[in-house]
Amino acid sequence: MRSASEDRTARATIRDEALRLFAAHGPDKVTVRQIATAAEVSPGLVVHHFGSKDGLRAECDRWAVETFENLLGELTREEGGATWAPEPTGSLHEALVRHLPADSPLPGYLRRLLLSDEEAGRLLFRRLYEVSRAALDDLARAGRAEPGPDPAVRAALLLANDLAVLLLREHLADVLGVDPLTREGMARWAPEVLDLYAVGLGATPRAPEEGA
Amino acid sequence: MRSASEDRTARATIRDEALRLFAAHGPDKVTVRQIATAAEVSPGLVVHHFGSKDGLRAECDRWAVETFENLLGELTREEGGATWAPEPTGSLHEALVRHLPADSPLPGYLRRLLLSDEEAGRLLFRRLYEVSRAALDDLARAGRAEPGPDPAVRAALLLANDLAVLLLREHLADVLGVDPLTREGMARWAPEVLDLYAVGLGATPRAPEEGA
DNA sequence: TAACGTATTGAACATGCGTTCAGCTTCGGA
DNA sequence: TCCGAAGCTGAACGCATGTTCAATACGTTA
Repeated sequence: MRSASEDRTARATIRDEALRLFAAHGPDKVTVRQIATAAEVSPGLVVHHFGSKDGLRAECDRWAVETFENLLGELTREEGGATWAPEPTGSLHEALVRHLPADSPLPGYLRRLLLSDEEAGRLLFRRLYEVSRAALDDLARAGRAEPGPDPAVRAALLLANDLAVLLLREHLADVLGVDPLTREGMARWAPEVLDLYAVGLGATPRAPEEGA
Repeated sequence: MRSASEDRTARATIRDEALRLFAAHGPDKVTVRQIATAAEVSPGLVVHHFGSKDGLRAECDRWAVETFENLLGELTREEGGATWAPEPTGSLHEALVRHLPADSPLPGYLRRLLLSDEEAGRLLFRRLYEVSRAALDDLARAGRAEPGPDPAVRAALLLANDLAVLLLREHLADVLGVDPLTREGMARWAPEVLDLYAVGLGATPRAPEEGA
């Protein structure tokens, strides 16, 4: 028996491949046999390790949420004592780009979770909303933003705007010619968000001096 | 044989029910038998009228895109000669709320189209992006907005922000307690967007005088 | 070494799916 | 009035899927 610390057991391989396939195509479109083939095992072994396809999906959900929470924790620690501000200092999608390898299945999996009608997706969104509200509060206390007359909606708006990049990633990459969830794409996306959040649409303070 | 103008043929009923079910649960989760039951016909009739389930889905796609294009045309006509400005004067989701009955399956269907990896979804997004770019150009010409150093990204950003409401509708309704795709929800959402686009996050010019 | 539990396989099974088809009904036009 | 096409049904078919299961290989433990 391979020890649990050595993370290349067949079980771990199955989960990783499932994660990748689920994120890319959605659990409904992916068959147990596809996962088994990708992990180079038999279909029977998949269900032996995870009870059922749904059990495997639940395990992937768990992994995704846990990994994401760890990332959130890292960010909070980076920022010092205060709660981490995802908006607009560091957006969520910026955090994903910076702390994850380029081929990580996590963004895609979180996207799928948010779009599914699973309970886990609802919980994830509520969690993100709480973070967004807390961040807006912090920003307001620091005098860097106004909470506005309706802080609940403002926090939701900021969150939705941020998540839009994650949800529309492929479409945006399509029309812009660059994937916004890469360093290169973020270099074009982030300044525009900063401008918008700083002064709205009316004026642009930063002169376009340096190209690329 | 009932005439084609009388739009309550079994064929039309099937398409309407399919539209509703597809929008709500996605075509993969909906079976031909469910559609047949909802339309009070036999499963055989569904495939008799549309060739196959996929043919029915394609017909729904066609209907949705066509209906949406008509709506876009209406809006352009409303605004006078110039191209319609979906941002920020009238957002897309605002247009949907105003011109569609509350129980219309169109918003949900468009959402599903945008999130599917069908070609129709990509075409729809490209179309929306073109509209967004044209609108930003118009706004810039009218001196009501700056195109910024990177107009392509700015237009994409505005579009993504707008679509976020459509994509996250249920989550937002969940945390805010009000569906943003209703008149009531829009009454809370729209002012916040206006503020953001007018002056950014820094200050709020409009005093919160009147309640409700 | 013997016993045992775990990892693993490949074939088989049950089910739900989209689809087919033969036959019945309905109804407009010759 | 009769015919033929279209609307429509219910049962059946074929297939892919998730799942089960008996059997085998292997490493650990007594």
